[in-house]
Amino acid sequence: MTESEFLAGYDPAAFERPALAVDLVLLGLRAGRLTALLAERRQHPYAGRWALPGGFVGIAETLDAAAERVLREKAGIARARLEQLYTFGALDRDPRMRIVSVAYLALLPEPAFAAALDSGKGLAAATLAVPWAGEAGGPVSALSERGEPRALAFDHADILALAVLRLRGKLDYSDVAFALLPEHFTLRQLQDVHAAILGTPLNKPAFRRRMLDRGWLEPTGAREAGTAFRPAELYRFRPSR
Amino acid sequence: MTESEFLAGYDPAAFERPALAVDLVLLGLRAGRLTALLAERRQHPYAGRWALPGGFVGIAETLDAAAERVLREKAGIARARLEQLYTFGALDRDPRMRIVSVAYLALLPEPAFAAALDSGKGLAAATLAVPWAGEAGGPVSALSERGEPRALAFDHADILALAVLRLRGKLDYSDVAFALLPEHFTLRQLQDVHAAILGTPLNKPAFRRRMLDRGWLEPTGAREAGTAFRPAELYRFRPSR
DNA sequence: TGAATAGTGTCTTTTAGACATTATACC
DNA sequence: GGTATAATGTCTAAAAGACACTATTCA
Repeated sequence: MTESEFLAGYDPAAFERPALAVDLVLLGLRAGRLTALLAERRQHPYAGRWALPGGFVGIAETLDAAAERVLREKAGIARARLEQLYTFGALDRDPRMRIVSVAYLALLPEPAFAAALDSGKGLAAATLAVPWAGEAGGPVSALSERGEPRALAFDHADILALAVLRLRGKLDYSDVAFALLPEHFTLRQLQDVHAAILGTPLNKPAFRRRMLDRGWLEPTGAREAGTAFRPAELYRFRPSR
Repeated sequence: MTESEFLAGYDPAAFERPALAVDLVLLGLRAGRLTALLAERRQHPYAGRWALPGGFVGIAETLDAAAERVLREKAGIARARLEQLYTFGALDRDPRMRIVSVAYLALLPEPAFAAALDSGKGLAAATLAVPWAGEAGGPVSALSERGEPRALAFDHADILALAVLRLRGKLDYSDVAFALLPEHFTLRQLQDVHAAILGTPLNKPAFRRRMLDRGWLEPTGAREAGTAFRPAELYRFRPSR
């Protein structure tokens, strides 16, 4: 960057700047399916369509802090695993003005997901239909509880699709799956999370072997309660070393 | 986003906005090592340290277009494989003002890399010392031709480190390696690219098997020239279907 | 005891690493 | 023919899928 160019950008009046926002993909599991939290738009543009919760980035606020604030203000959630996803900058993504948006992925365990739904913030659950469709992933559609499609506003369908792809990509080598589970969980629950994210069934013995060999699971000694059959052992996630 | 919040952001005078920039990690191979192109800073801040080429994002310019423009203006390269990396938004990353920067990875085959070095744009090569250090990756240091460290400006060391990690992560399932090679290349060259990115030696027969089984390689029928020994077959990258 | 799921043993298939051998070009 | 690297064959080890079998809890 040359000095003259820098000065041009240094003077806030010299060049108009894009507005900067964050959008959150809030993901959880409902009935064993990957589900997002969306807000119905009441005004133009895209009135009646469904949007990701978002907000502008303050001048003295980091991107992560803006995402945490939106999580708090728009979903009533104090904390969750947040991860930056991608930055969307198409010129016409918002018809009102130029807005560049940094998308974040927020992974919610079941209680946080339910709390956000009940928070009175106007969020609704949308099950994601994510056909396997190879590594590239197919188009993602969001469905209401009754299976009706929820049409998405802005470029938010692209953001959702990318969120699912990212989740799939990180499943094998990161701890994303545990962020969707309660602190104590069974191997079956863990397998179901993997299957829901991948959109494909998994082999039980092989899955158990892989997970236990990884060294991330610590038996709690306790067992599932309230089952009508043999209760499974409960494990805890232990970050390795 | 509520309407009042939107309006607050809608009026450009209502709230100050962060400046938005792009920074490019220009990567190529020199003498079989992963190498970046950096510009020495002449002014404060960080005078004398080395920085990634970058520039502000225009109000009517997409992020990708801004990255392409910087590639053209700051490196004299008409086109290269560009890929968005991550967006950096720490409050104090530039002491002059609040700048949020979208980092891009640009992969240059050898001729483009050499052209950028000779373009008179003031770019210098910095070999990246990237110890394997497990999946998480260690600290990345940039070295001049004589092996002296090039101290980096701003948060650009973080950006470089992330670029290398991203490259490693995508090596197995994407075509990034081919972006660093000429159109026709030998399997040995391809293996050397992989080894340079991973920072670890690779098993030859296994590597050949994997690459050929992948179905991305098409024999050209031609062979290497100018060797003092048996010339290797030349292949071409063919994106599968 | 029956039902339902947890958990494991084992066989097969696939994939990767190690190492040696053969092939081919130039000198 | 010597030399250096290309290319391949083959053995072994590790990992994953398939399938069946045993174990354990509740009703």
